[in-house]
Amino acid sequence: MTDASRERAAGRRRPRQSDIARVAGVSQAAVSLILRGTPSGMALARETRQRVLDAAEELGYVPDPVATRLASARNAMLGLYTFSTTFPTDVAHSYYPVLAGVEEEAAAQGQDLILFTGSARAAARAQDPAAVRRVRVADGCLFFGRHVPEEPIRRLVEDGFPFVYIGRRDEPGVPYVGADYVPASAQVVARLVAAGHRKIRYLREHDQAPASADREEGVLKGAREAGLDTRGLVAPTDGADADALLGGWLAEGVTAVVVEQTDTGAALAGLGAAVGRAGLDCPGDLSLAVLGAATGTRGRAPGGGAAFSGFDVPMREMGRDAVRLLLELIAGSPGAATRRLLPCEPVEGGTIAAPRPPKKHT
Amino acid sequence: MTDASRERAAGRRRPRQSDIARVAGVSQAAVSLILRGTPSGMALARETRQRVLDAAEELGYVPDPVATRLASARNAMLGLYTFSTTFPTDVAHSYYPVLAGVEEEAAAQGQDLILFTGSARAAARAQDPAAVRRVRVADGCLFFGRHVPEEPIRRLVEDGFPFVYIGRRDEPGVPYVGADYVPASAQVVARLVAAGHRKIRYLREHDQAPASADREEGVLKGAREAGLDTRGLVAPTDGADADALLGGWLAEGVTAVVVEQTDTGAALAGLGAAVGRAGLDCPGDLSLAVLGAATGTRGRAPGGGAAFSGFDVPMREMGRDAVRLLLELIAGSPGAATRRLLPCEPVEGGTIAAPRPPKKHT
DNA sequence: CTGAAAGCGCTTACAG
DNA sequence: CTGAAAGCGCTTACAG
Repeated sequence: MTDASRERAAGRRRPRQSDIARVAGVSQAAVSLILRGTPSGMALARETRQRVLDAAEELGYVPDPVATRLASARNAMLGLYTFSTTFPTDVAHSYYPVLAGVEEEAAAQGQDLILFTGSARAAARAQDPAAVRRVRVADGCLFFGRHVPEEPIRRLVEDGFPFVYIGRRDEPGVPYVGADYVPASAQVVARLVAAGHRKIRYLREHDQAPASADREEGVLKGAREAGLDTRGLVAPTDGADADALLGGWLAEGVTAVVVEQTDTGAALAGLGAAVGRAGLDCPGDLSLAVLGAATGTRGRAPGGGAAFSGFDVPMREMGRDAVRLLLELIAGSPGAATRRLLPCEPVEGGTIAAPRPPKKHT
Repeated sequence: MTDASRERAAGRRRPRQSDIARVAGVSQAAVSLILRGTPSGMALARETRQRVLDAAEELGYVPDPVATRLASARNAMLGLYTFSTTFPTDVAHSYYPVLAGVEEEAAAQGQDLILFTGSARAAARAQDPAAVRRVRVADGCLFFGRHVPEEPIRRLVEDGFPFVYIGRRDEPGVPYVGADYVPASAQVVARLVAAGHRKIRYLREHDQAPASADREEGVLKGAREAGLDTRGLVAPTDGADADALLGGWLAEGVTAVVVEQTDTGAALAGLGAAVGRAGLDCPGDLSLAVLGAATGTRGRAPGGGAAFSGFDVPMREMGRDAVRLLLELIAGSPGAATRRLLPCEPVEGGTIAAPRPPKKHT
């Protein structure tokens, strides 16, 4: 029976550096040096090195990340904290592609991920600062969600803890990777105008968030650039008043509606249902465009098979890029800008057509 | 200027317990006791307590979670290690519901999650034992995936590290939460027989895994119980030879096909395409049943809107239950069995109908 | 080239 | 009822 196997058989305690040291007959500090592959560790006697490496292997040594972190402040773990519901039953939710992108890039960079759970609940109860505080076990953290408690974050900034938002933020100095909604939204309006629409409405949720503000700004920009009247263009909804809104618009001669897609999906769902109940054909009777469905999880137009026209939010790529930026921040060397906006891919879809000619001409 | 505010102004260093101790004129250990609200802390002199609490408040003290965890030897983190591709682009993949269930229960139990990334890749390269070993940073770990390297796992067992498989395992003594495929599969056959089918085929992938073995066992059991001939019943496929298989079956008078759904989905995809190319109506010309789509991510029959008949795998519930079991293991008190099989919910679907009567009767 | 020591910030027995 | 000490597992100067 070797020393090492005796160690292992002795108990369920995890092997630590001092165990390796005893087995290999060196000091614990030497073990640390050798295992970490530091210059001074590399310089140790070849034979000693090998003895330590062998002992570590035999004991099944794995460094304790908590101890490592306390002593050195690095553990190759990135946090992911979300203020939305983390795993909604609805698979089409935008969280999945983000998580996929984050996981993909983290894996590529040799980082593990700590998923901070119950974030949505924690945010609900008075923005409990302790909830956000625990992200500090990781080297850095990614934040995601439309609504973010400000105070705990401010604290993180103060302490110089590295973090990145997924999604644009207004707070100055806060690093983020977001989607470039303004030009993408303006371009959607331009497409409708190009198809012949002049009477357009933009349906958004009451809910305030940078993503919503940017989309609205883009829609207004597009409308102004096309010389459209922007009065009454923007209509906030909670989704429940869609029938009334739609009825009013049809009476006014509105031929196209642009809707924002959020994580609740309330506006789009409400409008879709209203269009269905009104017995309207889309895009025959009404053109529809959606601002920001997640790639690969696009919805379908009411009553039909057509995918919505509009643009995609590059969720997956945002996740990937956020990981890259976070690692730069952790390393202390942000290469490019620390506030980035990624372009949104236009989606052709099948819900935009030329407006029906006025009845008198028929 | 108070002592505390001087401290705060001094630098950006986070205040720690010793700072509070100095300001309040007590020992650092006393600060710990009082701040944690332990019984002995509560017993301290009222006035002393208040001084400490005030100092902590004024300094803006926030406990360092890393140090806390090092000192208390528990980190309230559960690992999740998967041997499948973690986040396939195909959202319908079975990983998502599992992760959702795990996250849900972990949050409910106040545990965070460590996602070990790049697992699929690590498994590919010679079952690198170091890859699996790093799960020990967590208090315990969940494993998921059809194919699992045995050696690293054996090591975990030896060391008494708490872990749970999501999915049934053959290795004795290994705790798992799986799906009860045998009775569910037998019942699918029974339903086909009840609908009038006598000539049935079971299409499975070549790939070996407990889940596949169990489904086949169930299908054979169901067939025997119905008095069907089991010769030629089971047909392994890689998905590419589906046309030939299907053609042969039709010539033989087969009226129903049962397919297994795996994480690759090769068998089902192959058959679906073949049915489409043959111009068959489902279930008019051929009844179809699928063994094990994940809840909420059911596929659709070829060329139609009907959901597949068969059963659902309770992925989400498996994830939840695995977390519960793991926590019991960590606490050292497994309440119920450590090897559990959860029932699969039958799915009515729309791809089973009575077989078409033989032509001569038409 | 190698080993002994101090320290990261906290918790937890254990003496007074 | 209170305080001084040891220790969690590691890293990092700093002496030999």
